[in-house]
Amino acid sequence: MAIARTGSNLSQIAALLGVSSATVSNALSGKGRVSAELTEKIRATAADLGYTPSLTGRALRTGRTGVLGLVLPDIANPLFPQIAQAIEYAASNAGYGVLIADSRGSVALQTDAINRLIERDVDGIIIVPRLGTRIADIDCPVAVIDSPSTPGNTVSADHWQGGQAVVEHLVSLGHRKFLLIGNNPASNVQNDRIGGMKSCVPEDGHADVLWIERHEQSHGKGSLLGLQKKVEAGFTAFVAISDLHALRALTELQRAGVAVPEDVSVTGFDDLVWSSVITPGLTTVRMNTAEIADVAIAALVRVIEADAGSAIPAGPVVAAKRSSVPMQLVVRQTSGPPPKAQIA
Amino acid sequence: MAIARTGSNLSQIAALLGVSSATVSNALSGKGRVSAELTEKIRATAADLGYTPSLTGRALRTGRTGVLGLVLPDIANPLFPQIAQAIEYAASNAGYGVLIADSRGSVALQTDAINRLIERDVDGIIIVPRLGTRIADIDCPVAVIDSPSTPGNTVSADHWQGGQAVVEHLVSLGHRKFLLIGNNPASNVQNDRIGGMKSCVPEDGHADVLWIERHEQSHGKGSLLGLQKKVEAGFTAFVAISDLHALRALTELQRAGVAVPEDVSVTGFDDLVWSSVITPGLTTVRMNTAEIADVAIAALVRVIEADAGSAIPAGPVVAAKRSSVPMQLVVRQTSGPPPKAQIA
DNA sequence: CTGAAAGCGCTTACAG
DNA sequence: CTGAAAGCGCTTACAG
Repeated sequence: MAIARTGSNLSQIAALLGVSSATVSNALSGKGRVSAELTEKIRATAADLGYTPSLTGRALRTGRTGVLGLVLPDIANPLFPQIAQAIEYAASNAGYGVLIADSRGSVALQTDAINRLIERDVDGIIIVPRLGTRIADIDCPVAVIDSPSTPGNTVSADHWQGGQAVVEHLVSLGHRKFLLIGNNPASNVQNDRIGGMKSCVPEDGHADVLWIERHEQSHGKGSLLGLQKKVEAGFTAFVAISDLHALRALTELQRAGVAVPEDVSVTGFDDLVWSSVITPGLTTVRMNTAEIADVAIAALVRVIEADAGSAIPAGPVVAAKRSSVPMQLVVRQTSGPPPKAQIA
Repeated sequence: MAIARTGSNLSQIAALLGVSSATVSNALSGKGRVSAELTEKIRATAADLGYTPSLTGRALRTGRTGVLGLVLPDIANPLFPQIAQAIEYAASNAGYGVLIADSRGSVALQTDAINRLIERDVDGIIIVPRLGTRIADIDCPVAVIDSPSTPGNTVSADHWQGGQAVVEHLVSLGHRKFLLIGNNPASNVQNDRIGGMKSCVPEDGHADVLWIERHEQSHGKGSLLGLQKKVEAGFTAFVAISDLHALRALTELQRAGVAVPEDVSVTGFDDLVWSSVITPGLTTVRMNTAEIADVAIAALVRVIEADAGSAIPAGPVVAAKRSSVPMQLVVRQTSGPPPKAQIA
């Protein structure tokens, strides 16, 4: 009924060499309290035996598991896998495992998810919060990935600047009438993006916001956004706050016989996988997920390893200082609006 | 330097009530060796103190961590998040946590990922293997989610039957000339899907396979599949082995002025998020990820909990018997080919 | 029905 | 430079 691991443990190595397991531990951890030649010998036999330390044993002793929790609103939503991948990669490089928890739709489940992670003794938690969640007093270091306009400390992409980048580019192509497309006026991320977009609409330009209604979101076939009318009304730039909405707009316009990008431009956000594959490709904006993940993980690790020194257990700690990472424009549609539209 | 947990531990509860920690343990685990009234009292104070057991302590003692590893080829690929979500949900319901490992592109990294999980003492591993991987002797219970035509035991959707469902439906709409679109002739999943499709092409019908080349996959703008020519050649059904390829085909056709679904039909596979949002919606086929996850997790849990009885550590065990779960057709395009095409 | 003891594998003061 | 001992929190035979 021993731990079902391949290998040996410290005391086996110790017995084999006639030393104490403390010495083996010290030699392997390289804390320098063991002579060079003994260290060498110990390392060699450890390698021979294929020894890997029991992280469970270590965790019980040190109080740290080397595992972080990642709480996501909805893994199946195409926005989050990129973040999950980046977090997993950054955590893994920092020597941490990542336990996932999907909050699947409700704030209540999100709280459950966080509690389950804490019960599993994670050393820290990365949360991509659901709309409107305040991360209450969690007894564990936390890093929040959200929008810069969320109150409190967060790590995030600079969604405002991303919105600016898109509209600046469209303005430079000659566009003046913008239809901004979102679906959730309560979302900080969406508001940041739209705010940035609006801030770049020139004096002689105009922007409307189209908020897609909830019942239009879970639509069957035939639930259109009425974009053809918008084209007739002179809008030439359809600026979505996500690639998914952009895709919806693009197919609706194409289906209606509107030529993209000759007649109108369609832009998205996030550079999801299909953006580069469809015809025409989607001009979009990409967050630097690797850097966001690195910042979040680094902050978390700093707090965790600082705690190791102190006798006081970590209280509710928000690990990262506010930091926002620039987004990058990806241009795939280069034509401007047709002359007649420019006159109108 | 104690474990940084909110709460109390067994011996605190024991001390408070003047009983032994063994009794507390037995009372809480409900193994029935404690009188009803004492059990009640112990439970009450445990609840008062907000006691949650240390899973690390338990793991060290029992040799089981209550954590499963999930190895995915590429989380950012839109196929996998659905599976990840279903696995997390099923595992969570079974009382297990899920540690993720992304094998990010190479078989070597997949092996690393598996090893990292094993070093973290996971009780079992769910692998969605990279192409062509043989799951070698892993010293840990394993469930593989793949295609039914993969050798060895796997849990999977019945991709062949899914392919049949799509083509049967298209045949019933009147289609006879099918262009099947895939990108990887080495993939068991793709071959199953295409095999099923071909098996349903009627005597008077015809199917070609278009394998998208690798350099066409990572294309910039303007790399087209030449589908317009296929339309001219009389193909009316564009049957992709994934929604992503279907989307690519749909936008290329729309851009070329081909009316979908009036002139030709486009179908996909997997019912990814955009399938229901674009215009026209994509007819596709959905795997029952919940059931696949349940089967995989149940099989794994059975092996793990059986091992608990035996003194022999778990060898390489493939947990699940071969089982394949039917896929479900989702119809979003209902028109057949135009009469002229039916004549041709 | 209840308790005392051992031990999972590790690391860390402390003593030599 | 090296070792003996304690202890992280739990569960499980075993004894009473």
